[in-house]
Amino acid sequence: MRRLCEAGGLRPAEIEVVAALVSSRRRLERGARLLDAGDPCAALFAIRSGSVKSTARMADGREQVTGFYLAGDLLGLEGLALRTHLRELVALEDSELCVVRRGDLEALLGRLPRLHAELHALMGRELVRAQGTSLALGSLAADERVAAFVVGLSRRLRERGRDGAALVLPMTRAEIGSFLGLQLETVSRIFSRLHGEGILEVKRQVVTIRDGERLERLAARCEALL
Amino acid sequence: MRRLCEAGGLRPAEIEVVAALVSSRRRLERGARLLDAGDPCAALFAIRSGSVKSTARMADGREQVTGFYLAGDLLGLEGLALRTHLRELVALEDSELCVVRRGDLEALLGRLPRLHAELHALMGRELVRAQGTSLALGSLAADERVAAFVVGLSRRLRERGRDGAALVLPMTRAEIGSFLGLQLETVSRIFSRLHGEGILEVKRQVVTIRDGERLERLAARCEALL
DNA sequence: CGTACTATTGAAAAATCTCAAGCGTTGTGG
DNA sequence: CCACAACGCTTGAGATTTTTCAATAGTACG
Repeated sequence: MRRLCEAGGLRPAEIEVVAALVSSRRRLERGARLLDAGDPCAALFAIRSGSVKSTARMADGREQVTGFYLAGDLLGLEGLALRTHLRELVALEDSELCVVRRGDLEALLGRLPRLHAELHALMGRELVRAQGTSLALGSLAADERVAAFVVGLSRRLRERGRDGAALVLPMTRAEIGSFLGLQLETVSRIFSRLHGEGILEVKRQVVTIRDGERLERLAARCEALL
Repeated sequence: MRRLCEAGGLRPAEIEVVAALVSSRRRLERGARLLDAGDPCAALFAIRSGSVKSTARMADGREQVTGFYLAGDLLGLEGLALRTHLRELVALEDSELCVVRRGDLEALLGRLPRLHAELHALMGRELVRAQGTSLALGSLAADERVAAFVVGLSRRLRERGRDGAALVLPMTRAEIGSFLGLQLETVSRIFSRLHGEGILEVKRQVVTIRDGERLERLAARCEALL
């Protein structure tokens, strides 16, 4: 039961609770939308396998990626706080999710004050992550952003027990660029440059870290992105 | 008692509770540090008068402004969630704060579940604000950022019953630039340009909105900054 | 009155974007 | 199974935006 959702990103106590709350599963095909901005928050989701992007639609209609989520991540936390989801969630590849109904979770919150604190901490971490993104976009050069992105992705995969050196990117260059505040061509050029310098091996979706030391040095100015 | 801290940014229910919790006041001179990154979270603060900037120190020692807070704002929310403050808080002008001890607040949380939900909502809003900043830094041109900043400041002042057209900026161009991911010269140039176009009147610290319509149109691509 | 700080402005340099073309993959229908 | 269409990636060249460096000026404060 504990590993029901492979909720690797959560702490033991949280895994236990969340796992017990899972009311159903849901499959999403690549490109399928899990929910829209403005939807009332009926449930939260944990990614069992696959990956998801969260996007915001700006006033002029264009959309920007606000985050990438991997297997083990919990989705929709702002919805819990605000009663309404604010971002669109779209699967980057065929994915499987665990559904946690909001009502179930809130009922449990009343009985388990410690869980409340855990949720606070999770939200606090999301907040810090979002501020970290602002910092990166505000003060890092394009190559530093890309480096920080790769470092962050690698780190998160390693935390979940997966290979942190051979990355298979589930998102396109355009999506990376949107997240990093860059054009897709710029992202591509920087991958090529890092390849040329022997820091990365880049083959379309497959990025291999060749010189982690130099990569980290490039990204050093910020707590890793993602 | 209700208006003890002029907590104009909070809702009635929150004002009441927070007001009752204030354990003391604290004066800060311009430039004085309220707390450092890494400090254990012993208390939260509400601004009674004045204004405060929150800054993050990056790995290379440089610092970036992560937010500006005005009279009525609540400071240090991430500290509540994470037990540790992550940002430096510095007064932008002589200010007066209300101190809410963390222990007092948490004791009350146990007895008032509704307050818990209120805090969740507050954190959710902070999260959305931070994501909004990322969006702006990622996709807005320099003049749009400055416009969004002015619009946001104006809006927040109006919400608190103050004049939304004649702004007295408590922060320097460098601080605005740091927050917006721009150089101080760029901020200055854009103020000058908006002045030249009759959108703003700019006299050092004093910025007056002359053509709110066009200003909003410039900022229209994002939910206002700040 | 002078010193320190903040703001403005100009000119040149650098980073990034835009537009454009071409290539490699993948998937689909004949 | 092949051809082709669609999509994503790469690369180049020129345009644009923003930064950097430098000089000047206004303001506050001792």
